[in-house]
Amino acid sequence: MFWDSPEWGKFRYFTDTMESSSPAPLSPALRCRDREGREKMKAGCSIVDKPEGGGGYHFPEWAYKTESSPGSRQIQLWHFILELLQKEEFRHVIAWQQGEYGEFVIKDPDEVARLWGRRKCKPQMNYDKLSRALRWARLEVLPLSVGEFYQKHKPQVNYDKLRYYYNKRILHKTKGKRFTYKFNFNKLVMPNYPFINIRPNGVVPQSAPPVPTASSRFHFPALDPHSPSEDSQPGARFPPGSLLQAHPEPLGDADRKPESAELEENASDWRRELLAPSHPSASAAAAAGPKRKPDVVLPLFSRPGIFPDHPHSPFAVSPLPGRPGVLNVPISPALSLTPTLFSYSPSPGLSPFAGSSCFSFNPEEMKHYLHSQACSVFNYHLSPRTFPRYPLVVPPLQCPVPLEEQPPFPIKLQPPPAGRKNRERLESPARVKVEPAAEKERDGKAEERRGEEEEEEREEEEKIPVFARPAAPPAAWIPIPTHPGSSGEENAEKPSRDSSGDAGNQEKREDALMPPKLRLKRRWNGDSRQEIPEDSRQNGIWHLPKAVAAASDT
DNA sequence: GGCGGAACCG
DNA sequence: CGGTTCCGCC
Repeated sequence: MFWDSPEWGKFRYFTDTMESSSPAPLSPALRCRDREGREKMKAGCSIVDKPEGGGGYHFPEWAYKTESSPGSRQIQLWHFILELLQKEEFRHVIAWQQGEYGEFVIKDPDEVARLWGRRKCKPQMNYDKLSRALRWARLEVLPLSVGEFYQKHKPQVNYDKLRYYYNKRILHKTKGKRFTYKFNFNKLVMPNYPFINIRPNGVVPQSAPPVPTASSRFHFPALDPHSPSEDSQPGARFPPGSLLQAHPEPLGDADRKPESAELEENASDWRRELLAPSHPSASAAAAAGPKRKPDVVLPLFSRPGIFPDHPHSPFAVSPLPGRPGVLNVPISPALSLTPTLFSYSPSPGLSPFAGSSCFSFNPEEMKHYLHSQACSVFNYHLSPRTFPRYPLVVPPLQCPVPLEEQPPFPIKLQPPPAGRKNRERLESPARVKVEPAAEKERDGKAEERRGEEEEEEREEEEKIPVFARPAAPPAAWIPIPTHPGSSGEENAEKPSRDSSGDAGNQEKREDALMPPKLRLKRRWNGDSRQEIPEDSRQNGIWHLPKAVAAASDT
């Protein structure tokens, strides 16, 4: 079976026996050479040991696309893990864990590592490295420390180091269980599995793949009472159709729940992208050099209410009403945009596709999907790039809490242990490890904090107001082309002259609303516009803790 | 086994 | 950017 690209949302069975008749040869760009110089499949590296076949499995194109694998043109590990999990033949190697939604067990670490190495053309791959990558995918450090790190140690710090301090939390390690991990689906609305049939109960087979069901119903499951990592709150269910109600109001005030300042910042950052007439990354990249390819500059946005039909979208016409100036994602008044309500737990037993050989989903499902998307972007500070292709409308938001009123986050500075390089050349410039002071109070092991229970605590802590009465008209997220060959610019609305002010202001706004990563990177790249926009800071669009700001003066 | 820092890579 | 490689530590 393979995804019927570029028709997004469609796939059809493609069994092993059909492989030989595969009409779609792999792109040369997706090949690599082994040590002997022979060309071999890269993206197409078969996860099945099948030297003769030449094709192996065909992976969906999205797996190698930037917009589906944010920031990468190659498949990401968690994508790969999911793929293995959805294939019956690997059940003996890796499988969903029964009883815990999203949890899976690597039954044969060496084999999984081998498969991964095969896929990535890394013959030296082993479980140690694989697990390192898995650990990578669950980094969990407070983003605020990034700001401090940068401010205080700008000279010594480069982006490569700072990136370690960003949130990911795609995966958890299940403590106490060997080779057991758990997808943090709370943080991850499966961008490439928008039609996952998520069931509240483990009715479906254990290792059923996360692919659409024949009926293609999109279920918002009841919260899993057994999963400690899931938020559980009464009424946090999605009554059928509740999400589909047209709601004239963008968001009901009464329904808003607190979010964290961290989220606020990130949400603002992303809204910046969403609101930007042209993609800020694009301008940043253009200014700082060709760091990003054009196709990386996603998504493209336009004015509210504009939903150019996308030829490759599963929807010939946007399923969203597209009302100008109004939130286009229908939100039930009974719903809030809290993580709680948008946390849904994936079933390890996602219904297998078992029906017709062709599948397409309907607008209603898409609405659910979009809803989740929008909320995930905001609640879990995911990059909108995580949710490609579909028009996404994000509720406008303002920062109700003045910066001065936000409690500075306690941060402790601590010299890092000497790294490999440092150890080699016994010269260690003052490097500093940033670590929340609160950490100190905790048990020595940092890992303790990463447990699921702690995760939940964090979730609680994060609930600081984030959604407020919209201060500005919402922007529409214009879908990006599904087709690799087509260009996003086609659908991009020409950046109309922004009415908000002159170019300087515009620049400041860009800077203010740019995601932290981009900001930092941009500055390290020598961007001249390094001044922190004071007005933006005042607006609380982005900020550093006061303590940090003070520390940076030293 | 599991972890995280650091450097490096494509 | 998403790993990969290496490593020391627990």
